Amino acid sequence: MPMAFNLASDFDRALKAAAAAAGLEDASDFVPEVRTADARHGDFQANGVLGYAKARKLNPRATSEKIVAQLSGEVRDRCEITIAGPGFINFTLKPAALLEWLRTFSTREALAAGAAAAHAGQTWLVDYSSPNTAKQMHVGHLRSAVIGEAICRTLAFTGARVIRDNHLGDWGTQFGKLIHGYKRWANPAALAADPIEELERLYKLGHNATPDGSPELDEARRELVKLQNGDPENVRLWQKFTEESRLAFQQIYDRLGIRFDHFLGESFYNDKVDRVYRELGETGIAQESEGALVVFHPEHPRFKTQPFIVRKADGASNYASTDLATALYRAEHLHADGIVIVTDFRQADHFEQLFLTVKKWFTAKAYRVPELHHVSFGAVTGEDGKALKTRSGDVIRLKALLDEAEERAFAIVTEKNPDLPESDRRDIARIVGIGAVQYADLAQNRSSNYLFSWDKMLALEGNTAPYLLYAVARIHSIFRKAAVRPDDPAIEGIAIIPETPTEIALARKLTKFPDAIRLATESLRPHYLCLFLFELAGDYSSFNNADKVLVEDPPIRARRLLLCARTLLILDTGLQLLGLRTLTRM
RNA sequence: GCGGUGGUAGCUCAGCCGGAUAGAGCAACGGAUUUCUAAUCCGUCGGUCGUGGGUUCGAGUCCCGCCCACCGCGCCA
Repeated sequence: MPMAFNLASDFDRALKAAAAAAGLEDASDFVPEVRTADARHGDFQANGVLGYAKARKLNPRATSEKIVAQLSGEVRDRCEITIAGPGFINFTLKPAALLEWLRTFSTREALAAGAAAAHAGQTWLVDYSSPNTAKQMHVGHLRSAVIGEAICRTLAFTGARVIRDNHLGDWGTQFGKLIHGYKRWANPAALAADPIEELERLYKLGHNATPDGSPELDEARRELVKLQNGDPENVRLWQKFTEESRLAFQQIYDRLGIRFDHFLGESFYNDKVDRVYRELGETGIAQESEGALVVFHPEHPRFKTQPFIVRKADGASNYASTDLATALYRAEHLHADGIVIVTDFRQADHFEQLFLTVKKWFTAKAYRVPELHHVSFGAVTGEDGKALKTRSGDVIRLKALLDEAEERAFAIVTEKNPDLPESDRRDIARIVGIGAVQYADLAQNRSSNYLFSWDKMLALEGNTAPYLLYAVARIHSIFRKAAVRPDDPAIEGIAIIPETPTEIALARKLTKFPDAIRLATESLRPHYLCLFLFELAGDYSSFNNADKVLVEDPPIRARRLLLCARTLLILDTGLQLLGLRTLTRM
């Protein structure tokens, strides 16, 4: 029997089969609940017998013993199995089984093939980043971009075809104000030098010049109507705003390793909302209320009275209208089996209402209903818990944050490695600095608010990207010194089973990679992967400190090189899934 | 008022459908190394898990009440 990729699921299946073989009553209801265990109790632990036995008034220990007695020979050969406490079943992989797993999953392709079962044959669309055009991206835009990209990569790794869609905020009332400001105060020189900076300035001028109830606001609205009606001058301006914005955004995306498949912004759906109104009306899902078209959800405690406004009383579309049209387009034309939308938590109500409405609408029209997920994340706040500002009162620009990260990393590289040529030090600083920013965001559970501090974001020790990248660089260094490649088959040929405590701890950790991938993907929470990689790098560092790799004895040297090679493979793969780049020296 | 999210060590955070003695990083303190890169490793210190009840063999985790913080709730996105 071949070695399973995810050992936890493998033991889960084995226990279910053993329960049936043992003749347990309702054996099909027995859920083994295998999970990775505290290392003190072995590698994997099954808790399910306790609940099963309790419901049937059986002795849990005796039940566990009956099940374990029926476990297949392969499982018994691979593990030490013990029954502990009230009836936990503990599996501890034998060193020979560890070596077997490491030999089986020896390449990124092998790992990906093992992971691909989760989403094979499915198409997932991820809507993330989604900034407003004609404005700079600031730190508030970081989380969606970084978390969204990590989710795209983990979904792709687990077998999905992934469509990356940037749902730009490129339509709506703000463009009336921007055109108003542009036509009065545009500075051609500034526009040529730094277009987004100038457009943002003009938008602010336009906004301040058009207070509620003012004749200027009416004028801005007329500019918007002209744009919507195809006025050539305003359409040309709008196109210019969009192009300049996309060029500026791409500079940030390039630094973060992000490449979108589509930029289908709100404007794209402008002519697709009439169908939404018609179908929601004819199916009776939407109704007129106070002049607007709204959807109530009578079965929902809150949304039975809190309306989802689908069309404004003045007949214009809003966020809800275009999001409904967007959902339909993604299901109908992009054939999405799953849709993931990455925005901050303040929009949770909106998406809950949107998804309820989409499900009713698609069901009524017999459209296939995709799996819908709102991946929300907490706000970025300053030390005082309030929205983040610089001293001058402006929000911190994303570009400035990334620049600062690279500068700080450059100072450290220069201090550590003054002899490297400057261009090398710059390259290293780029990867370390940007990686630190990405990792700082990803390592935290996305639900909680994000407390921004330069020192935390740019920390270079502890649970940070540099710690992981450093482990990778040290492994490369060993292979350079040994003058072999990590994938050299000769290593595997003579490697013997791991023996020292640090070797075994490292090997055991490596076999837990599939479970980390599963957790991160199922919950759409990349921090589970970060946690695993940090622990793996820690186990590697301990091993690196305790066991010299390049010893004379060929089999010992080979087994340690094998551990180095697999640690490198999994760290590289995992960091790449998070959207980070790695280094061969630093 | 209704609802969402959160409250765990001095600080920043993990804790995976309830499971074994609650874990990291930073900070503080002590130790290892003239190395396969010390951006490292080992150790010490540090917590009535907001609070009061309840369910359970077992609760940081589930249920109910209360307190605190941030956020959302009819035409912004």
